[in-house]
Amino acid sequence: MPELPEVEQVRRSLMAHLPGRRIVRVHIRKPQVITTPNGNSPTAVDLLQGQTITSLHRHGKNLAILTSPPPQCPGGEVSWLSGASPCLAVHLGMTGSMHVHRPKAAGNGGKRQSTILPRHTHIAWTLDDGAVMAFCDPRRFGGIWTFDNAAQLHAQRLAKLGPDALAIKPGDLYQKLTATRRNLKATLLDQSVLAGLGNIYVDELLFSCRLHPLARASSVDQNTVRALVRRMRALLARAIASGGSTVRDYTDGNGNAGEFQFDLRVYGRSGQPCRVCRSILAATIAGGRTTVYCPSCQGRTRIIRKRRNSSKRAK
DNA sequence: CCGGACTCCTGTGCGC
DNA sequence: TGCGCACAGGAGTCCG
Repeated sequence: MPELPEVEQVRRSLMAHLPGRRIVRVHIRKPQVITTPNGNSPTAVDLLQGQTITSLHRHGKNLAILTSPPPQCPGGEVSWLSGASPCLAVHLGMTGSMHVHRPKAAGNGGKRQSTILPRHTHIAWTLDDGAVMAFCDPRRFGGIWTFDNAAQLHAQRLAKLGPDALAIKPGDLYQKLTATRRNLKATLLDQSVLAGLGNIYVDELLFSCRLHPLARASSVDQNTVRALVRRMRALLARAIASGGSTVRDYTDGNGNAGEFQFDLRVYGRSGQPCRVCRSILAATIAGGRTTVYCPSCQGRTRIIRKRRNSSKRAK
């Protein structure tokens, strides 16, 4: 399922096709996947019809598709947030994909080739070079959100997320972790704490840090959080360099699978031996998700106990 | 404040 | 070969 490394890989692969391309036609097959700020009907000028795509940004698992250049400020840094034209936020959910299809050059007798789009393609954008960008999402946990401009996209969607997992500072994360009574797994999955991690990379990160997923988030000290942030960046960077994890059906904007699934230490390996200590990896439910960990390597932290009788000591 | 149950949805893999 | 079912889970909502 697409998490930060997969979405980043999608972004990078789409960057090779989209900037500078004008959208000449929009096919909306399933309007239900589209959410507009106030109201029904697809809008945001009907999903960028006629607009020229300028850039793609990522925050956490969100991909922003921006059109037309932001106004030039002489000599200054121009924030993408100052863009004044319609834009989209894309979330791939579990099974979503954004692919660019290029129709093969007409080979059989000059017959016009139409691009065959895969099942569950909900939106398709035809570009001015003939390529087709397709949003496909069988399980429909993903979606597309439309906005009038980049500032609105930021205010209504991105600002509700925590810092991106690649950008968060240890001090910020320490503040957030120590301010909650939840366990580590649930807290790190919370996109308003930290944007970008999902079930796979939280399990991998906690294993890497030898932290128990059910340990209280507030039990970490500053050194632990510094190490956690360092390992998180390294983990995500390695995953991006491998093109992400294709656990089931994730592929990037070109339809290429990732390789990082071969490097996963715990995710999906419940019942198999730990690659470090050979203990059998355990599975539990944490943060509402299947959670795999090594009871031996990750057993050293204080764990939140379910309190069965709160009047333990009162007697 | 927190966890758990439930919702959305469909492909996959299992048992029979 | 095929049917039915449990299961996977990101994010939101509701309830206790």
